Amino acid sequence: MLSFAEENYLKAIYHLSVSGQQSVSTNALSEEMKTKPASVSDMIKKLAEKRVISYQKYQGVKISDTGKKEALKVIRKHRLWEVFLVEKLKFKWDEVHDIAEQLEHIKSPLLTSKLDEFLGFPRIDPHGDPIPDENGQFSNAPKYPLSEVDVGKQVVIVGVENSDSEFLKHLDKIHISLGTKIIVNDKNEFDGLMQVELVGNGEVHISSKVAENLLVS
Amino acid sequence: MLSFAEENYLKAIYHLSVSGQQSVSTNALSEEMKTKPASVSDMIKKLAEKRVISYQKYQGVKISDTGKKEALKVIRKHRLWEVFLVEKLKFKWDEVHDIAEQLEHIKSPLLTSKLDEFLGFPRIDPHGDPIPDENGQFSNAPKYPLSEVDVGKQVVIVGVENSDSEFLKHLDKIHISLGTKIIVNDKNEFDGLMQVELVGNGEVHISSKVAENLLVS
DNA sequence: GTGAATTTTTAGGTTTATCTAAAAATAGAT
DNA sequence: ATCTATTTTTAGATAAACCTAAAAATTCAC
Repeated sequence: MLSFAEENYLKAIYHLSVSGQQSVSTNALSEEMKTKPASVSDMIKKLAEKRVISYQKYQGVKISDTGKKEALKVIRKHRLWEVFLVEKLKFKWDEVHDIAEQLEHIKSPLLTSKLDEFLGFPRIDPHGDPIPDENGQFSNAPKYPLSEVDVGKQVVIVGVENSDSEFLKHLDKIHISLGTKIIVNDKNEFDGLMQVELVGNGEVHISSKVAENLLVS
Repeated sequence: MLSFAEENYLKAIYHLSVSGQQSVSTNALSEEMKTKPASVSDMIKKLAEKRVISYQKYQGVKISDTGKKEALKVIRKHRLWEVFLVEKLKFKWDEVHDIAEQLEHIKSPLLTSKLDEFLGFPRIDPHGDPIPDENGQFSNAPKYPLSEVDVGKQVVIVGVENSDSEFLKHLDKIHISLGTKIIVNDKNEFDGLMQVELVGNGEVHISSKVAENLLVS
């Protein structure tokens, strides 16, 4: 049985493994977890003993198959609860992350599967991220940052790279949400500032900072 | 901000205060919490520092007004989540206690009030216990153990004194649930064994052990 | 390939929540 | 009212999850 702290570390290791090297450094992990590297060293020893990661001193950690399964269980719960909060309790998409961070640690496989059923077996969460099934399987349709789309192309918003409340509220303000269709009208060479058309809903300017965190397909 | 452990102690102190003396002994608390008296001594010092109880050495503890408010917040969440689990996720009433013990510690007042609204502002939980409102107010209609009802009287089941799964499953087996109307046909002087008629649904025998834990009005 | 910079680990300390064993205070019985 | 039994508290330990400071290993630059 993993503690809350252990689950959070494992989740971070999983995310860093997927989005970067398969080997995760102590420093990267300490930054992700907002703890000191020394604390990470302590924790990874415990996680290695529990066989959810493998680890050789000074060589970073690698998540194991059982570790991946455990991480995906937590991620599944996090995303199901986010769907619940938005679809059923009418939270806005920028309000749900912190609450789901708490709910994801509730331990009851039956609760998770009944929640899944209650929600109609959703496949993506309110930020466009895929929800793993009981076996940890999920569909991973390719997504690209809007910043990489060429001028003239039409794309659909399918996700966000980060779920910070400030970022999401900004998207609301410029009328961008999941499913929004946009056409890139112009992209500035110097600073990456984009002009995009919200199909049938006017034109907006999108900074490179925002464009890098907006995922399209 | 109270920790999970502190919330659990406070809840136990509240329950013991309501159902017994206003002053709660270290031993009673250690039994309720399934910890050693020495651990209780440690904890009540912390709770007294946080002003949620008052405490004089060797004299037991008394819950304060702020303590009562905090306890009722936790109890409110526990009971709302139980309603959610039974009404929305179709759990049986004997399955929800342990899950609600986890969910009751989720910290988000907005979540609690939105859940309350989603559930239609329920006033009692699946075991017949009243749900406090945001201000800690709740209706406390008087309830008596079935064991104290006289022969010939008709009453309605409105609650259970304990929520142990085994007890609740037994009630299911003998077709007793909240709202069931019963008439006491016979009560044995020696062992308290009762014969009761489930109005329009036959007759069952109820041991004193069960009758003491069944609340009626 | 050696020395400096960086990363990682170790050593030792803190807080929270528990424990056991022993000491102190209270309560009960005659 | 005193002596015994019970209750409660204190003292000292442990495990989890963090910290700081210092030591060790690795990496990078030239």
